[in-house]
Formats: sequence, C-alpha cells, structure tokens
Amino acid sequence: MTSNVRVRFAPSPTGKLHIGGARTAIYNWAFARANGGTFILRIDDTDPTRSTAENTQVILRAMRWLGLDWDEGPEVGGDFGPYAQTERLDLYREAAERLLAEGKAYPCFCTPEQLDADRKAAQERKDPFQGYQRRCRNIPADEARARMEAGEPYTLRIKVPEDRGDVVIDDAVHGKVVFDAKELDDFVIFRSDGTPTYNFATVVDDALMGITHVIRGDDHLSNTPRQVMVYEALGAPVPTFAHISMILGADGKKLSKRHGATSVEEYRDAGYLSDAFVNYLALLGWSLDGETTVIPRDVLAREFSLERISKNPATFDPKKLDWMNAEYINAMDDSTFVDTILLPQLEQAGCPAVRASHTDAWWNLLASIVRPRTKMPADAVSVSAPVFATAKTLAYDEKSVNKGLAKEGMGTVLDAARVALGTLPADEWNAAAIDAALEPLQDALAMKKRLVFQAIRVAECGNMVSPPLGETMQLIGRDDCLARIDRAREMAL
RNA sequence: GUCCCCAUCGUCUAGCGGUUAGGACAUCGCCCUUUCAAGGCGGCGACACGGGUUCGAGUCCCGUUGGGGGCACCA
Repeated sequence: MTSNVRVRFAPSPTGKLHIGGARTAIYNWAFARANGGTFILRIDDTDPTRSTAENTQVILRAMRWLGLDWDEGPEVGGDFGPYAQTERLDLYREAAERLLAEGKAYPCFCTPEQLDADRKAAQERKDPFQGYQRRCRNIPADEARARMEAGEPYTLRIKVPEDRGDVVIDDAVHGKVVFDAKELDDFVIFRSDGTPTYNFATVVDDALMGITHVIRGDDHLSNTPRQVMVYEALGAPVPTFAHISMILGADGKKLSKRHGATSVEEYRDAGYLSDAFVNYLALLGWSLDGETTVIPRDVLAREFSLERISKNPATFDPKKLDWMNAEYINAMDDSTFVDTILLPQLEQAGCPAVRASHTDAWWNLLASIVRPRTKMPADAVSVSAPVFATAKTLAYDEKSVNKGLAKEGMGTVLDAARVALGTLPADEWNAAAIDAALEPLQDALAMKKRLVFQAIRVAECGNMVSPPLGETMQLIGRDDCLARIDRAREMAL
C-alpha cells in the first residue's frame, strides 16, 4: 500500500544523532509506515564549517541501528535527489533567482555593522519590532542591478507582503497557531557568500521533494511562519506541520551532555536493545492508548498517529529505559537469548565458551536462569560466571565466605552435602535430583534451611548471591561441583 | 524587549463537560522463596494559581505564575 504521504528526517551532520533527533526520526518513520507513505532521509549540511562527512556516517549508522529504514536518501537514492543540501546548491540558486525576478525577493546591501546599529537603535527607542528595518526593500530595480553588477556585496531577502495579515499554521499537534505577518521581517534567504540560509534551503527542498508532513522539533515552530512566506513566494503548497515538544533532562532543562549520555551510539554501546530503545523513545511524547507500554516496532509502524502526540515537553527517564530494556530481554525465548545476548557477551568478556561446547538443552537451561537476572546484556556474564568457572578458577568473595562459610558448623554442612551429592549418579545429575538430595540436610543437621543452602551456595558459586542452586549445579556438572565442595571445605569451620 | 509554545502523581502519560481522575516507571509493603532476580498482590502519590462560562470544569474562555523556544548572513 502506498499513499502520497511523504515525510523526511533532515539531520544536520554537526554532531552525533541525539536522543531528540532520534525520536523525531522515529516519529517520521512510523508516520510514513503507518500511512503507507515514503520516508526520506536528507542531510542538511548547509553549514560547511560544522558539518562533517564523518558525522553523516555516524548518523546513518545510528539510523540503521535504530532500524529506521529510509525509502529515499543517502545510499538508497530516489527520484528527488540529491539528498544532501551541499549537492543541491544549484536548486536553491535557481529558486532564489526566480524569486528575485518575480520581485518576491530583493537584494540587501546593508553591512553587518549597519544592521547591528539599526538593531541597537530599535532597542533604544523600545520599538516592539526589532527586526530588519527594510532599508533596501525599495531600492529601484535598475539601481539594485547596477550595484550588484558593480560587485557590491549583498544578501537576498524575502519580501514579506505588506498586507499579508495573519499567518495561520494548522499544526497537527498544537492546533491553530497564529502569527501576525507584521512581526516577520524580510529575512535573509541567501547569504552574501552565495549560500542559502536554512529557512530557505529547507523549504525549497521540502517543496521540491513533495514533503506532505513536516514532523520536527518544537524549536522550529516560531520559524514556521517565515517558512510559510517562502512556500507562498515559491507558489508551493504548504505542508502539514507537526511540532513535537523537546526532550528535557531530569532538571527540566534541555537535555545536554551534563545529563549523561545523549547520543544514540552511546546507548547502543551501553548495551541497550534497539527495539527497547525505540519503544521507550516512541513513548516519550506519544501514546497508543495510555495503557500499553510495550509497543514493538511493528505495532508502532502500524498504529502511530499524529493525533496522539503529546504537547508537553518530556523528561528523559533513564530508569524507565532500563526497565524497558529488561522487559525486552526477559521476553526473549531461550535460544534467542543465548544467541543474541549470552554468547556475544561471553565472547566480548573473553570467555572461551562457544555454542558447541554444550548442548542446546544446557544453553537453554542456562538462559532460563540468567535471563530474568539480566537488566543489561553485560549482566549475563556476571550472573553466569559461576557456571563458566571451575573448581580451580572459581573466585571466592571474601565477604560471602566470612558470612556464609567460615562459621561454626558449616564444615559439617559441606561434609553432609558432599555425601548426599556423592550418592547421586552422574546420569541423575539434574536440578530436581540435586534439590531433593540436599533437602533432608536441614533436618539431619537440625539447622536452618537458609544456612545450609547458604554454605553450599558459597561453596559452589563463591558468592552468597547466585542463580538457583539446583540448576546452577546441574550446569556446572557433577565432578566439578564435588571438587568445589572439597576446595571450599578448607575454608569452612 | 517582543512573539510563540507548554502546564494531570517524583517521571512518562490516559482523560477530549458529569470518572471513586485510569495505566506505566520509580518508591514502599506483602506474598512466593535456599540467596538474588523474575512474578503476583497492595500502599503512597497529581489536575500550578485566580477569575469566569455552565445545573455541572482536569476538560471551554481570560488572567497570573512558572517553564521552554524563536526573533542571526546557525541549523
């Protein structure tokens, strides 16, 4: 199903892809997908001093990691290219020349100093309008041409119609927003160095690319009437705008470095799942029904709608992101968890274990006890550490030993456990049988169950905290379990 | 200075004139339990303030306060 909906995400490659940008990208992508439309990626690199090719690559990589596939744009092409603004300079020039020829734009010869002085003067006389004073608006055409040809530096300014009246933006999330055109100045559309300004280039691109819905940050709302002036001068249809609120840090201020990680790649590197990250970000300012929180990307791509975007600025909550991440991890089936979390993490941690070193059943059992204890992928390594250690290499936590093992009577516990477990034949070495063998010890020794198991736990896992003992011991294997008890016996009293 | 936006639990939100103001995260308690998780159950917790409109306002209007953004030859 295709429709005429065309949306774009147009990041500036002046840095990495930020959380806010990522959410804007997600909304654009989801809106396109939900409406059978086209999602376009465009690189807005009109600021050559701050844009780099490297940043562009970082952004593309982040987009791919987020799973936001674009239908037109860098690397995939499309019928409306090129998709980088620096490659579209001729298009902007053409558009500007047309506007100039039609009298909808005019050259301005004011120097920055002149402009500055005007602004100061406006401030001093408390003029409510402090924008451009339109000094060059009425220079006769032939005089203007002569000065241009004489090589006098000039910028091109848009001519805001005198009688334009109210500019009404019918925003998809804010409703009608009204601006008085009198507050708009004749802003610069082309700099004296021959490059277009953002407000001009963006509109030319959006018009040429047939963008139907502009979904972008709130910070552009005040610029929108200016852009509408350009659409109107160009004679192009004005798209539907949807201005989404910004993402704030915990202190209510705009999210920035001092709030911690702000770029998508930092979250990827920290181990967050793409699906969970997208889900969390989508929920930051949008809701499906106010109840559902786990919304897989396919549901998002089907159900996303502009009407359910919230107007409030949202505070980024890392805790909820963590919860979401754990939620996605916990929802994995055993083998998926093994393949996408456990094995990669083990490899990264330098653990020699590979898929082939154990049976599928063994891995699945391990997954079933490790997964609910895994909030972040890296946790899988520490949680399963006792399983991958041996009686020789197992590290004993000093505190745990002191508290659970090196106490009066614990030697007796280990001796009894050693005997009970020793009677279990190798082919009956499973969690249920191990638990059953250990169960009678508390009565036989007249000790608290808690203490009995604590001693065995420390002996087997080196720590008072571990996954369930029976399963863990099954995974460790009979011989090594017995060897661990022998080794621990020396530490017990 | 001026223009614009925003305002429901600590956080994300549902609500689109009549609700015991719902859900999620966080937090606290209980249950489960050999530890830690996971899971289950429950508690705490919000309509910024002041005026209107209306039989009735979280919901509509105005103002105040508080946040945020724009007003560049940045994007």
